[in-house]
Amino acid sequence: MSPRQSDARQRVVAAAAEMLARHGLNATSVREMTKRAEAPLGSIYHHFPGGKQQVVVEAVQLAGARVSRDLDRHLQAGGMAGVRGFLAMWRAILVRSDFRIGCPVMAAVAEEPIDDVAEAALEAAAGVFDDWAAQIAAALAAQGRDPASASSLAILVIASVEGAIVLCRAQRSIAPFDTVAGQIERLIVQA
Amino acid sequence: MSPRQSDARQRVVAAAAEMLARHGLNATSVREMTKRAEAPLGSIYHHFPGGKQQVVVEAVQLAGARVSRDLDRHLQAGGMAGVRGFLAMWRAILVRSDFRIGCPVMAAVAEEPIDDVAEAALEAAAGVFDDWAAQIAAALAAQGRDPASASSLAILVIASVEGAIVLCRAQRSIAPFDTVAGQIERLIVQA
DNA sequence: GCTAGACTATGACGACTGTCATAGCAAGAG
DNA sequence: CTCTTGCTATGACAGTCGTCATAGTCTAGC
Repeated sequence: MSPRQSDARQRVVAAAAEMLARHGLNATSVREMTKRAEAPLGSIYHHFPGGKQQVVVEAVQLAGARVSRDLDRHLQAGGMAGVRGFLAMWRAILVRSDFRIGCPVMAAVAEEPIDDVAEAALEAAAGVFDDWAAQIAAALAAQGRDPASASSLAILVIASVEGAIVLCRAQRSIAPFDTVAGQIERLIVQA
Repeated sequence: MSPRQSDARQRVVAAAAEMLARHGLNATSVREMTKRAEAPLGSIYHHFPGGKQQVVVEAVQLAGARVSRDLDRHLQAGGMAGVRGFLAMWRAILVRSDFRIGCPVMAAVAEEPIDDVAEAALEAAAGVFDDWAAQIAAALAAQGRDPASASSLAILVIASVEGAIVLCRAQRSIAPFDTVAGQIERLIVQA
């Protein structure tokens, strides 16, 4: 069909995800993300008829799917190993970015939907969080833990990791994350 | 000294804090917050020579101090009661705002400091988080818990509450918060 | 080679942003 | 009264925002 499938579209979505994680939703501008993706601004509304809203939603979903894949891989070694992998992944992101990169999914939520953009982003983020929680809960339940407890634990893991990311960015230190990770591990082992 | 001390200044800071919690840092504009505070835009740079940066920093500190006062009040009934009060306060904020209001301090952190505004806000936020953690840790330690464990627990409480706020805003439901709160209570009681 | 359709380059629009200069007010101090 | 001082009203500045229209360039398939 298409004469030439440019990969500019994917690069734009990836750049949007990175900008979300770094600067938040409102500071993620169409102009900036096309510049970073080395994509032409003029063709944005060709690739994304839905405008910024569509790009942001796809960026949140992309980021969510990337984490989901990682999560899936780690969870195959068991629930505990999976959670450990989840923690290690976020730890690496924080440290490597010198505490400048956060969670793109959280960024989409941190701002009340005053316009359609944030509204759609919020919905996408809710779906991503649900996916993560379901994956972790399933792995914990597969190890004999009762489903309700597994689900609660999964939500706690996600919440505390997201919160720890915030604390680390504020203090420019990995200390809060390690503290939280230690408590989480202890809680899961003993439960 | 001053002929008439207007309270417009305080109203602006309060409005800024509310906007931070609702819409995030970048969506908190000087014009909007003066309009909401029913204050004149023209005198903003009279009251706040530091511009938006100064307003935002004061807003973060105001929000932090308000929570600190509440925390202090609840913690006088003991560490456990204090944490419970902390949880109940955030729960009420979420429910009453129909999950539209988050944490202003988190909002200041969610966006990488690309300019001086976010830079200063980040520092202020770090201070607030430190204060909260120190208060909770002190109360837990006063109940005989060893200081290291009390400090770790305090950080976990703050991180998981901030994370739970994010989850609740995404899902427009109080369920994640209650789940997290339940786990936190259990962890503190048994520790 | 030609045409259809995917893509891009350019530039504009109205609205909004933070910031500030200038002028004018109202009220306490002398 | 004058004068100083705290505050306000108005309007402008340069910049960015999301969005889009228009015209042009490319290439796959015939």
